[in-house]
Amino acid sequence: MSAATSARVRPARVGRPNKDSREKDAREAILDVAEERFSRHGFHGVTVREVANAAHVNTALIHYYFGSKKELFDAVFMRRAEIINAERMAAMDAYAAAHGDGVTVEGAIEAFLAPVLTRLANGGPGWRNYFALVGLVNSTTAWGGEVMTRYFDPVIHRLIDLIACALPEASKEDLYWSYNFLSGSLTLSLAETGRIDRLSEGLCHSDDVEALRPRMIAYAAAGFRRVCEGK
Amino acid sequence: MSAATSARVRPARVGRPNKDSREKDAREAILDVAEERFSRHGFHGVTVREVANAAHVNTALIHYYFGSKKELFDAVFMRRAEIINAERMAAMDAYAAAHGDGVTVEGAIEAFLAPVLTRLANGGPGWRNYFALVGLVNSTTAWGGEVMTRYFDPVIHRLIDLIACALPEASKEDLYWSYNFLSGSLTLSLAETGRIDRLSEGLCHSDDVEALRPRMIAYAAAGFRRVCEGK
DNA sequence: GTCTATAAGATGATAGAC
DNA sequence: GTCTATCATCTTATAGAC
Repeated sequence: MSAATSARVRPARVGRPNKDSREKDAREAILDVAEERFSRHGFHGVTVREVANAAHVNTALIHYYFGSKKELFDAVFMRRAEIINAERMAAMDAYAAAHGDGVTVEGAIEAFLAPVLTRLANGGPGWRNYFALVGLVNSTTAWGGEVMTRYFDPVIHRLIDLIACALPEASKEDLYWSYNFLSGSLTLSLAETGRIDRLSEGLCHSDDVEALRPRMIAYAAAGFRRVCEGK
Repeated sequence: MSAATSARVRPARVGRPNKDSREKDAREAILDVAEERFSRHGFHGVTVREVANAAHVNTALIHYYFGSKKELFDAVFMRRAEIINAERMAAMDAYAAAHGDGVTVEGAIEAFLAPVLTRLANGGPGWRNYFALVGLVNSTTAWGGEVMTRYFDPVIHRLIDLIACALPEASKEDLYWSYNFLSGSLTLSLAETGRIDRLSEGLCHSDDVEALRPRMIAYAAAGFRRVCEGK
């Protein structure tokens, strides 16, 4: 009887139909909200309460799932890092396999950027928020350098190795400095601060990935060549 | 009489000799400490108490001088913005006056960067902290774009106008996007996150301005040319 | 799993003495 | 100007009911 009653409360699917999905929903909802807030205000600009309210759960649930606020932040940062870096690694491997000895600076950079720009354009607000967070973390002196190193170094070394094939004369120093310039350009673009919108008085838009993509590749490739070839 | 008295109050060094200098010292000490802390942890990562303790004053004194925490932050940000932007404007004016119709992309960018890189190299820790703060603010989505616009737009428009002289065929869009890439490269370099040190395993150093300067100018100029000339 | 209730301490800001 | 003392609020985190 009580079973029949409780079955009538949530009928659509019988048994324990949405138990798992509800669990996942709560966890994911917390991550989504935290991602959005952290990307705009940084780690210290967000409170656990604020995340809990926006995700329609209690603060205790956040600690139940993630332990501490810091661990929540790490979970946010890691969730998409693993996905995007696997995609970038695969894109560069595929490019290298297809071109072998004929790799170009432009081709290597395009393979490195393509998964990011695609997710930025078509991945929805979650991915946009995530990339804004990466941009903010990358510029944070206190712990940004360490966090970025932990999650992003392997994919960057793959890019540098690829470009070194295209520019065999290049010194290690020139390659690292050039990458640092590319990294700055990329993460500022990902941060989507609305800076270029205001500066250009509405002519350009931070979120216009189709305008960004070809210019970013051209700019970075020309920069790499000039610095590394010295011409 | 009271005039004579008050005249004698701050003569060479008698009377209350260090009254003025002590006043100024306290205010400047607060600004210096706040600058260092804000640049590393962001606005929300710093407490008024923390600044007060490190500056060896009480929290009440900070509110006495600056009003609120937000106004303290604004005072930190503005203090050096006015100095550095006047220097950059003067450097670009001088370059334009000296070269007239013969301005180059490299020359314009060098004039734009020179005062910043000089202060970064020789201005002491205060200037280094300040530039790290600018780098962090520039990547902050919530209020970074607005703050940067308020303080830095005029000097940037001067640079873009100069480069437009060197590249008369360039479209406005290409110029703005290229500047955005330059801005990202610059502010990440200014942030001195130690990122490149770790990435290069000690080969390159975030604070090596002599290594940074020629590479940054070459990279940015080549990028501008490629994007704006389409070749 | 999800909640209520609450501990234990930090925070921005002010009043008022000197 | 600079301090001490303090307020009202907010913070992260936990205990324990359901």
